[in-house]
Amino acid sequence: MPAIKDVARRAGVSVATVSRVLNDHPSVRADTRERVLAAVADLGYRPNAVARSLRTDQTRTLGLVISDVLNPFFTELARSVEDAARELDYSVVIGNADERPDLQDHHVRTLMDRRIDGLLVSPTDGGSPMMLAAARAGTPMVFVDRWIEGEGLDRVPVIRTDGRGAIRALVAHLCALGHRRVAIIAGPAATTTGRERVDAFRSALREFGLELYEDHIGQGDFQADSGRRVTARFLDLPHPPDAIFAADNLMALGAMDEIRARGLRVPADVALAAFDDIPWFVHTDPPITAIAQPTGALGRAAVTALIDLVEGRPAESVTLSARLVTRRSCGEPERSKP
Amino acid sequence: MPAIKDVARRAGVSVATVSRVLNDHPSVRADTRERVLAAVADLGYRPNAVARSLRTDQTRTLGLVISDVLNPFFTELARSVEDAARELDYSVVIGNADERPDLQDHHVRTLMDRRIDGLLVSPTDGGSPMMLAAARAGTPMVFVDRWIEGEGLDRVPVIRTDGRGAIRALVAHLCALGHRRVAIIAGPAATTTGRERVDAFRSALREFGLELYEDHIGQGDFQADSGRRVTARFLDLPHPPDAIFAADNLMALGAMDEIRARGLRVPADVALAAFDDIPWFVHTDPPITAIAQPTGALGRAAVTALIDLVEGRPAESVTLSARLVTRRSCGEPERSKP
DNA sequence: TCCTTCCATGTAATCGATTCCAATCACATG
DNA sequence: CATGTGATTGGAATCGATTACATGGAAGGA
Repeated sequence: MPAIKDVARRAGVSVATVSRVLNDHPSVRADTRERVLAAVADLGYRPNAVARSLRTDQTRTLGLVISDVLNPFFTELARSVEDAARELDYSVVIGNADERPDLQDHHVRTLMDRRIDGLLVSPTDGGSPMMLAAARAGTPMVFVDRWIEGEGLDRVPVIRTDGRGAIRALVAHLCALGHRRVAIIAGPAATTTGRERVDAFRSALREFGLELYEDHIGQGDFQADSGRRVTARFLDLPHPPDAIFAADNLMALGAMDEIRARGLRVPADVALAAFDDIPWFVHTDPPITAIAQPTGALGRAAVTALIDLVEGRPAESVTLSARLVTRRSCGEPERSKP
Repeated sequence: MPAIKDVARRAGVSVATVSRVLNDHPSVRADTRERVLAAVADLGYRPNAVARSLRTDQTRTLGLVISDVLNPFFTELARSVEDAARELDYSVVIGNADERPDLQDHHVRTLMDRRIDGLLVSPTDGGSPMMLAAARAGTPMVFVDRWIEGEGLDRVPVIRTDGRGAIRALVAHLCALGHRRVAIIAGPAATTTGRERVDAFRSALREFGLELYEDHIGQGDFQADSGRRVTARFLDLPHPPDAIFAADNLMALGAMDEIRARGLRVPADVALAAFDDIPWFVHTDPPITAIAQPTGALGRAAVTALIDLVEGRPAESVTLSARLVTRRSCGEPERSKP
């Protein structure tokens, strides 16, 4: 693989001149530029990004640590982040934490070792040591979707979706359809989205004169298996719930598995709704009512904020809103239309 | 961020000694090692991977260029690749080509610029110039799932799934259920999996005395929209097919969208089957019969082969087999069980 | 014609590691 | 006591770029 000095030799100039041509420095004579460019083309030379990064102390790379790649919400987020970053000539390196704090720490460490310019995180747990260290050390950092609190973290912008409005709409929908004993499969209490969704659900229920009983709050971990387990516990209760709200789409999948395994029907026996909409929800049996996040906008806003930080501009937190997409998993749709 | 010389200064040794401690070189006195390690801990020092890579000419990073992150098959593949690589202390950088040759080229270029140690590709089109150049330049490279032919590419191992057996089983299944006018939504002809699935389907049909008519072969591009379009064309035919086989799961999703939009029913009006099984297929209406690939094994085998190449060992191609998972989208299941 | 100024280019330091080679020292051997 | 051996350690080159500073020559003004 040719290096800059090979190009220099072939073009009969010094490496400095080659470097200037490569970086569009103005003071290079036109014919010299031509000669260098010709040499570059002849050799198929490409600048070594590793060497360049060492010298300039920037990698034009962003790290994205997400909780679970298999969750379509995060895949979509990753995709929009990559698209937005590419527009601005940045690359993205994804680390999949698989909802495991140790893996999250591993990825943050690896990314920091690689000297990425900025870090986009959707934190899994309360306080990964590496992440705190990175934030304190002044690494440009932005939280997406979820965030954590802690000292040194108050200056980290949070790009997220507020689900309260949509959750309230969902509760209204459930009430209108006659559901009274509603339950929630919550995310880990260590995550903000985990807690927030339970809180919003509880407040909305109260507003409608309903209560969220302790044994109708199941602890999940945002993965399918936990949805199955929690649903099993709900259905074994002396008075099982007549509606279940899963705090993410994978737990909803698990819930469906369990409901189906018991020969029960959605929504006749138990209604089901999920946070995070995905294309497949249109085609499940029945189509699942879900709360949709503006994933593309979320990813774009996150990249904008992070790159602002990286390039020394101030960045602010952004909160977008989710919206309810009504389908048939909570009961027949309102008879508003014929 | 402290550098090796800061550690050296604090420990009262030279950078050479620090480097030796960091790389477990045997000839360092125990107490010196302790002092260095203490300094490392005090400063929270982490070696700069960029500098190390420049010097050693290896990044311990693998590139993975996939056709479409939003396709659950590839997400799962990416995940298993990352897991396998991490076991062996390698990182993975994913490039999403989105089924676009230009993006594929962009990612291969970026990864090569970053001097990754090896490249794992599931090629989108026939012959990306950067990819050919990389292969010819001797970059360790392995194809997963799909592959391309071309000079310089014959030494590149291919880790893939052979779908012929499973496709034959699918055709048998369709025949047994009385379907005669079967159609296929094919992948791009430029991809091997695109062509192979059509060929295997055609041969299997012939074996069962059926024919695959030209207008029952729809050109898709492995994305949902094309599934919709092709299905629309099928259903507009004077004699529409009574069974549709989608060459991947996203096109199956598109097909379902279109079928449902027309108020038709699966499988009563038209049967549906897909290549690539995903968790959601259990819960669609009806559950979709699909051909499942051993994704985890595929990813692991690919990483093993690539790292063998990277570390100078020979590597061989691997072919695994897919299997048919019968559900209800082609008709009622065989009455083998009560 | 001589000096100033500017343009184009080269020289060399630098980024943070790794590693070859040389130097030092303690100790053992003859 | 002189010399050889092996264990530790340091000095300095190196990887491939970028960039401050120096240099040489041409052009312009007095």
